[in-house]
Amino acid sequence: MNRMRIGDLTERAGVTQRTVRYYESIGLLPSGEREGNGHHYYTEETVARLRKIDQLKKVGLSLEEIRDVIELYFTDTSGVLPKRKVLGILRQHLDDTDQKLEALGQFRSDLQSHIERFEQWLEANDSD
Amino acid sequence: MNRMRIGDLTERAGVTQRTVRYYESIGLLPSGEREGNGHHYYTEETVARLRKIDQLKKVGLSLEEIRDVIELYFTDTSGVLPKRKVLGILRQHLDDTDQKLEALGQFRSDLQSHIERFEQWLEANDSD
DNA sequence: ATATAATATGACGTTAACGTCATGTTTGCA
DNA sequence: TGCAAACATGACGTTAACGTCATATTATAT
Repeated sequence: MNRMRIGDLTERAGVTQRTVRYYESIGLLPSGEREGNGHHYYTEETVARLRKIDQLKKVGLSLEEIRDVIELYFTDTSGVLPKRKVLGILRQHLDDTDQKLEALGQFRSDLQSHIERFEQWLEANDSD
Repeated sequence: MNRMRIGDLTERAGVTQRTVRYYESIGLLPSGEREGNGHHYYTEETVARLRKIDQLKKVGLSLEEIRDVIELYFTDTSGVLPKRKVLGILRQHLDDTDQKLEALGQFRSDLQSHIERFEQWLEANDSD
């Protein structure tokens, strides 16, 4: 299905219409083509874009940060982008990501040991 | 320095007074003991607690989620806590954490390949 | 040709996590 | 003792990322 309206788009992408319009309003999503009437039309790529945005949100990026990198996934970057600047941004993101990964790893191991402690306690005391 | 007022506390923990009072107001931080005057007094543990909260925020937890687990770091959990319930919460957090770790890992490798692509482009075209 | 459903646009509301005054009391130092 | 610096409390403001009407126009099924 290529060339859909906002109803199908949101259903397939798992977001609300409000979200789509909000993303368009902040320039995160290109606002779909409009026919003579006022309606917007979207494509498969829009669906993919919304899904990618969702993934990046789960990674902890803000919509503004996502705007920094989203184009990399959907445009032919061999084109016009100011390479050095983008490269700088990417390296910054890589740094941030490594920080987060470390913190998350630490948290995970903390969780693990807490869990084990509780499990052992419960094992030792079968009296609930 | 054990037994300080909010000024020293915030300086050592790297947060604002507003933050401390906000955390107290939502029950994330035990509000320091008060003398006859109205002033609150804090200890080294409060500093540690604030730092731990900051770490957990970086991991992407909300203050509410942090409230779920913060006690594990600072109280003798051999005590009164409803073990099975806490264990459930912890396991949920562990699951969430693993999800995040995977997403972050994916993002990191995406970043890597994008970066490499840009680097190679810049290498090939020394004409900026 | 209508009634119902889908879409567009605008405006106001909401939650989290604080920021920023304003005002009044307490403390610490000359 | 006087006075600036520190603290307490209350209230209103702010940003991100949408939610929730309200209203008007367009599309679609009968």
